[in-house]
Amino acid sequence: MYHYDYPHPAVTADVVIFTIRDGQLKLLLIRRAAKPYRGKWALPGGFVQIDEALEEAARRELEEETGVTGVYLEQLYTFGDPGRDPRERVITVAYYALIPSEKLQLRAATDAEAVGWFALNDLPELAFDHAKIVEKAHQRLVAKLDYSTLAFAFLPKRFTLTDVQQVYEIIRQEAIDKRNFRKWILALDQIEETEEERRDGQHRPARLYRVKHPGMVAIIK
Amino acid sequence: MYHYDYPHPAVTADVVIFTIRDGQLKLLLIRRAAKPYRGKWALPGGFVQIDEALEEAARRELEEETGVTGVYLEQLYTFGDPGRDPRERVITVAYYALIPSEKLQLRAATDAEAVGWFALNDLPELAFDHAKIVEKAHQRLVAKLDYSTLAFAFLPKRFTLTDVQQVYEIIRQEAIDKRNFRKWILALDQIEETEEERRDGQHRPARLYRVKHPGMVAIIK
DNA sequence: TTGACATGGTGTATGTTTAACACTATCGTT
DNA sequence: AACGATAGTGTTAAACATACACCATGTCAA
Repeated sequence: MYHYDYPHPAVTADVVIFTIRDGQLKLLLIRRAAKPYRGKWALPGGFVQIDEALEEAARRELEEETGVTGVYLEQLYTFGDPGRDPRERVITVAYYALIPSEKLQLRAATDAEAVGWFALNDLPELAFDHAKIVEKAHQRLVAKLDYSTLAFAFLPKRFTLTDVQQVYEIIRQEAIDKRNFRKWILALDQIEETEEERRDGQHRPARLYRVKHPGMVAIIK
Repeated sequence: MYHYDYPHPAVTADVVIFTIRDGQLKLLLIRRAAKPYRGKWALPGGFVQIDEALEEAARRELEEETGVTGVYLEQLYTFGDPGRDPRERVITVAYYALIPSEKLQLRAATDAEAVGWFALNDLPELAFDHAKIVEKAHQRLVAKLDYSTLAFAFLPKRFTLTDVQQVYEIIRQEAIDKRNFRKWILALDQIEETEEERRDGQHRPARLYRVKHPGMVAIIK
């Protein structure tokens, strides 16, 4: 039992986990087994431990649900309206993470919870104010695509220029001219050719590229 | 006395209050009268009440220290490293506010605390991790100047084009070409001429402008 | 009254960036 | 050897950004 002279809110870390799969931007949701909003889908998240940094808590949740480590994770926004959780005052520090599709192999859910990837334009009804959180994460992602090298966080170590272009097209939801895109992405000076190429299907093999500074997200022009 | 089954952190809202004064970007600090970091300067802030929204808490702190209402206020980031406050685990949701210099008339400090405006490049040593918070707020302000109409939040209802230019120059810390600036700022289509002009000093009077959508911060190109 | 001072206000020319657009290359398969 | 499929490449025009200098209009003092 812990006691305080004045009331304290609970603080949780929730994570919007994005990946690109089947040509769509998707995010991870968990079906709630417990009391409020039982049966509804919600963002992965949990209480911040009393001696745990906020980002640490977010990474812990991320790893518990996906098994992945070392991916891009950024604080998004803090949601704390009174009444957003019917049990007690809960303030949630929301994060968003970007996972390259290669790393995906959903860990077997611990508590027999249902876990699933949902396309952004086909989300189920969400628990709490999680729809608001998802919307904000999506806005941030789209905005940051324009002025940073965030997109590379969705790609494996080696990738083709077409792979990169598809990431941009899927997130922006619009077609991009191939020649202009290649000129632009190479001019950023953030990726470089490798000696390898990828051959698949009955067509000319594609040159593979790698990012020059893996793990870094640079701010561009 | 309030009881919980597991430990809860305290949550505060701190505000970085910016204004432009004497040709400098300045922010408001309070000299701590109480125990940890006594005598050091700190950001205005305080505990989020249990039934109070986060932004509400930030506005309350802002008004308590400056007396101003209705100014630009935006959530900045949440800082929650364990140990950032020696007393207990304190998570702070930081906001930043922009105040037009006209509105300034520092309210007489309630607890005989010392309150003061400091230029960003001449800050005293700060309590807690407030230097980190200030740095992040400054970065956000500089960045947002480029892609939003934030700058108008520093200006009074009526202002000259030179006034606007000075806001940009002071925040960016660089001179801007007058003709190019005027073409650019007018092309944004966010301000309009009034019939009034301002006469001061022995020179041609300047035309006064107003923002078309007061209180709105637009995202630009 | 006129000249000096101080800030307000304006346009053009050049370089840079972005946008539109279509064909050849290379591989695998039949 | 021809076909299907994706890889890869350059030029032109339009829009935008940058550099740059002088006249306008008020006040004040001689």
